[in-house]
Amino acid sequence: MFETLVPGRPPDAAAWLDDLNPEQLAAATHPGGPLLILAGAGTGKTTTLCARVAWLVSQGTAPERIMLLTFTRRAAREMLQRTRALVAMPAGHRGVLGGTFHSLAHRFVRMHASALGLAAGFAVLDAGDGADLLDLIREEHGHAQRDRRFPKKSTLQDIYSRTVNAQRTLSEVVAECFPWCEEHVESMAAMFKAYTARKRSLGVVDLDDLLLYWRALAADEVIGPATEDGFDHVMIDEYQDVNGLQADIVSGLRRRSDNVTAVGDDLQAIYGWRSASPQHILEFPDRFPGTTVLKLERNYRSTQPILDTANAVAVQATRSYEKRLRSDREDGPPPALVFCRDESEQADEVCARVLEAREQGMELRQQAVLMRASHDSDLLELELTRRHIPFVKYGGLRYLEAAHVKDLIALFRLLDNPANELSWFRVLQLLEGVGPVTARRTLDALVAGPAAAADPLGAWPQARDHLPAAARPGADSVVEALRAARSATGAGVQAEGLRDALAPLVSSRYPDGAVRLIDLEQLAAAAREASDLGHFTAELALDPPQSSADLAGPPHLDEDYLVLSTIHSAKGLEWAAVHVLALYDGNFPACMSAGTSESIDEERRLLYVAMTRARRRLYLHVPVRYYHRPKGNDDAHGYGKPSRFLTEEVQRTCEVVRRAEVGGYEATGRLPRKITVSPDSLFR
DNA sequence: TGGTCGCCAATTTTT
DNA sequence: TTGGCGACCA
Repeated sequence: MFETLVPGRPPDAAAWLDDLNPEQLAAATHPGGPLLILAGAGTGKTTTLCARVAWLVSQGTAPERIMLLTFTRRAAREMLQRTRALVAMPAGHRGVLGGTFHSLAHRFVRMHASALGLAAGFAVLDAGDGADLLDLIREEHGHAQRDRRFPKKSTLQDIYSRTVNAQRTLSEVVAECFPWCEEHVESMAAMFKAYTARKRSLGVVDLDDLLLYWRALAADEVIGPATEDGFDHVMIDEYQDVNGLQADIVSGLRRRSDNVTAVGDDLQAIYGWRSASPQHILEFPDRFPGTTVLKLERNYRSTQPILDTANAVAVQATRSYEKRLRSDREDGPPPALVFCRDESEQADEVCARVLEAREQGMELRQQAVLMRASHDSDLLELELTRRHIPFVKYGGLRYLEAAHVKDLIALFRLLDNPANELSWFRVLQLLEGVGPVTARRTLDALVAGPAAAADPLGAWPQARDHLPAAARPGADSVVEALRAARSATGAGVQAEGLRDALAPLVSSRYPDGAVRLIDLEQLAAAAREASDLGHFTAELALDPPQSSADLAGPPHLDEDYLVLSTIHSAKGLEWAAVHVLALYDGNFPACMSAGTSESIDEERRLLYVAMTRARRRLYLHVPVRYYHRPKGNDDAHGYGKPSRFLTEEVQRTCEVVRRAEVGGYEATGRLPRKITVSPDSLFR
C-alpha cells in the first residue's frame, strides 16, 4: 500500500482528482502556504477538503502530520470517514488527527495536564454543570434566588462564556450584549473570579477552559513549537464560525510554518451568539500574509430555482465576499410559499406534503423539517405521532440535560473524585426530605470534615448524621455502591453497580421513573464500551449524544424516518426536500435578535443556510396567525407578519401554493379566548 | 421558624 | 425542566 503513496507521485495519476472541477482541483492541489477556500453552500466543500488531504498524503505528507479541525463532531466524523475511503493508509501510520476544536483541545490539555497544574484524570464540566457551579457561587455571594433582578444562572453562564470566547472585557460584553445586566457588572466580575478559582481548586475545567488552555499551550515557549512541529498542515472547516479564541489557537499553531488551509462561507456564519465572528474569515488574509484565496461557486446540490431564492435572501446582507451560487443541476419547480392559517394548519400541511412525496417514492429520510427554535415543531410532533409518521429530532432538549441522566453522571464523577461537591450536591438532593440546605450541610461534613482529606467517603459516618432518618438507608446504599465500584474493574461493571444504586431513587423521585430507568440502562451500556469511566464522562461532555437512541448506536439505520432539526444542527447536511417552519416576524427573525443589525444579519444567514440544505424541493411555511402567550395575557393569539426576509424580491422567486383563508372572527380582529370544556361540574 | 414539597408558568440557537 | 410562590411538617 505504502508504495502507491510515496512522495513524488504525480497528482494527476490519482483517479479521485479527475472528479473535481477546475476550482476544486486548484484548491485540492495547492502546494503550500496559507490557503483560504471560500466555498458556497453545496459546492463540494467536504469533497475538496478530503481530496486535499488525499493529495497531501500522495505528496508524501504523513497522515498523522495533518490536523483537521471541524466545528461539529458530526462533520469531523464524516470528514475522517471520507478521507479514509480516499486515502489508503500507509502501513505503520496513524490516520489524520481530526476533531472539533474542543475535542482536540481536550487531547492536548490531557497530554500536558501537569504543566497546566491539572491532575491526570481531570473532569470536564459540560454547560449544565458549569451553570450549576455558578449558581452555587451566586448563593455564596449572597445573591439569593429571590433577588429577582440578578441574572439567573443560564444568563450568567452566557455572559461568562461570551466574554471568554470573545476575549473582551466583561463590561464591554455586558454593555453591548446584555445591557439590562449592567448594574451588576461588579458583582458578576467577583463571581466569575470565584468561579475560575473554584474550578481550579476542584481540579475541573469547563468547555471554555479547554480552548483557553490550548491557546496557552500553543503560546508556550517550549510546548508551542513542539506541538507546531508535529504538524505539517493545519486545516480548519467552517472557518466563518470560529471565535477570537479559536482564531488565536490557529495562529498559535502556525507561527513557524504557514501551511494552513481554511474553508468557509461567510454567508453561513450563524454562531455570533457564541462570540464567533465572520470578521475572522474576512481577516484571514491579513493574519496570514500571502494567502491564496480560491472560490467555489458551482453548486452541485440544489436546483437553480432554489438557489435563486437563496441568493435573493443573501443579497440583502451588508458585508460579505462577493459570490453567487450557480447550479449545476437540472431545473426544477420553484420553492413553495405556504401561507397557513395557524401553526396547527402548518402541521397538517407538512404532514400532507411529506406523505405525498413519499407516495411518489421519496423516502422519509430524504425529507427534513427545519426550524429556528426547537419548540417550533411542538404541534408538528404531536401530529406526526398521531398519524404514526416516524421521525427523529435533532437539537433542542438534549439527552444529557435530562435530570436523571445528570444524576447518574454525577455518580460516575464521584467515583473518579469523591470530593466533587457539585456531584454530591446533586445526588444528595435526590433523597427523601433533602433539599439544598441539608445537602449543603451534609456535603460540607463530607468534604471539609477532619477525615475528608484522605478520603471523603471515610467521613461518611459523621456526614450521614445531617440527613433526616428517612433518607439514610438510600444514602447508605449509594455510598456502599461507590465503595464497591472503586474496587471493581471495568467501566461497565462500575457503571452498572452505580446505576443499580441510583435506580430506586430515580423511580421514587420522578413520576415517570420507569421510562427514565431505560435511559440509565442505555447510559450504563454505553459505558461498557469505554476503557475508563472518567474518560467516558469527559467524552460525553464534549460529544453529547443528541438523543438516547443516538447513545444506543444506530439501530434505525435501515428504518425510514423524517428528520426534524433546528437549523443550527442541520449545518452541513442536505435533503431532497426541506420544509422550513414558522417564518413569521418575531419568530424568524426571533424578536430577541431584532435589536442590532448584526443579529438580524445573522438570522438572515440562518434562513440562507436552511434554504440551501434543499436539493429539489423547498417549502417555506408562514403561519398567518400564531399562538403565543405574552405574560399573563390570556388573549394569546396574534397576527403574524411574514418574515421580513421574505421580501417581494424573494417572493417573486417562489410559487404561492396556498393562501390562508382569512374570514370569520379573524377578519373582525376579535379573537376568541381560550375555550375550555370540562364536564367536571357533573361529578360532584 | 427553617426547610421541603407541590403546583403553577415559561423556555433561541450549541461545543 | 427550571424557578417562583404558598402550604405543610419537625
